[in-house]
Amino acid sequence: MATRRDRFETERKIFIEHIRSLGLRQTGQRELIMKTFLSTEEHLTIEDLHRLVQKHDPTVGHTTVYRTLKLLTEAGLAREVRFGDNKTYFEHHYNHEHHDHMICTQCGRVIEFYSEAIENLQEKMAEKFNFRPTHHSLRMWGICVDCQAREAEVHTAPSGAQPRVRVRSAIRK
Amino acid sequence: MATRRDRFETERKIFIEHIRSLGLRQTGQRELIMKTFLSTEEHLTIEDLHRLVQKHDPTVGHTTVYRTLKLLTEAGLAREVRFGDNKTYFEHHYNHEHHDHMICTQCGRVIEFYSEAIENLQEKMAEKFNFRPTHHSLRMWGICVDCQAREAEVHTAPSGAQPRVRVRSAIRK
DNA sequence: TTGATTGCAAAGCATTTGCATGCTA
DNA sequence: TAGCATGCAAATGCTTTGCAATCAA
Repeated sequence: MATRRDRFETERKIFIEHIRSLGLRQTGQRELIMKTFLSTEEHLTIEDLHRLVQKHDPTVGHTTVYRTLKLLTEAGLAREVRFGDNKTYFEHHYNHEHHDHMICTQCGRVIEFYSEAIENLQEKMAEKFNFRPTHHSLRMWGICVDCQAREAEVHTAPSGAQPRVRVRSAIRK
Repeated sequence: MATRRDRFETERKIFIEHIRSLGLRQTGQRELIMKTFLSTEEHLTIEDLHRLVQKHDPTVGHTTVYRTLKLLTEAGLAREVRFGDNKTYFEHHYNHEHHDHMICTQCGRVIEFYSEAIENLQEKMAEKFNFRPTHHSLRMWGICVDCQAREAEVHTAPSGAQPRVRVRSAIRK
């Protein structure tokens, strides 16, 4: 059974191999940024990751984070996602099955989902237009369960309503 | 039967009503920008629209185009779309049924499509997570028919291959 | 006349690039 | 030692804002 540690080592090897294959160099900054990225499960912006990285080494600049995230993406370990707030988020990509997103416009929570049936219909649709798809993106915006509950609470008890959940990642304006 | 002119008049009235309801004013610039936008069927960027508007009145600034497009969007006549090239495109929204997009990454052609079945499955998916969706966006990137043909031509007759179609709107880098 | 509108210039943001310095291999 | 990597500052590209002059109602 693959442990968290196994997966990390596998992804680390892929990253190093990617760097080597391009004739580039392993550096402390790249190692730190990769490690930090791989040890999260959130949807992170560059700014988020930069902040996390700086906790371990305040001298790392944002430029390097940008450049390293590009390498991680090329290596197939990261994937760019956009949720409509003009920020680029990054999520894990290696061995993560393809999925789509529901985004709560109230609290920013991101729900990942996958539907074989939708995928199939998309393929069919593409065929209909003789379109050869390479990738796609399906996003739904709306209100998540908890925010619906919160809304209801506000209506019945305006003063004491408290958020019930800690959201995975908020969309910041 | 509704003519093109009828539709224009209807949309014009909606725009004017929207402006009035906010206590704002009708101006020559707003009229011109609205007219120009309504008389296209393309996916336009602000820059595109600004260029078109300036053909009739070179003194109109881009700021006014931004502000007027915002009003048109609020009024329900325009809708923002993004195709992944970091530009905001605008398309007609009033009385245009909801649709999704296939984007050719070769020539930039945009194909609009609609699938009742996909919409239904999305609703079902949302229900499963108790998510209350307000809107969504489905985009597929890939190669369109004509670019597939062009590819084939290049392989068999490298020198004389010519684009066969005029694309609706190219994605500019 | 009042206050919204306009266009310019400048500011904001996220992201990228130029470059001198530092560091890996 | 060669030349890639880094971080800063500056540049970029799109969009928004401040402001004085202009114009609709």
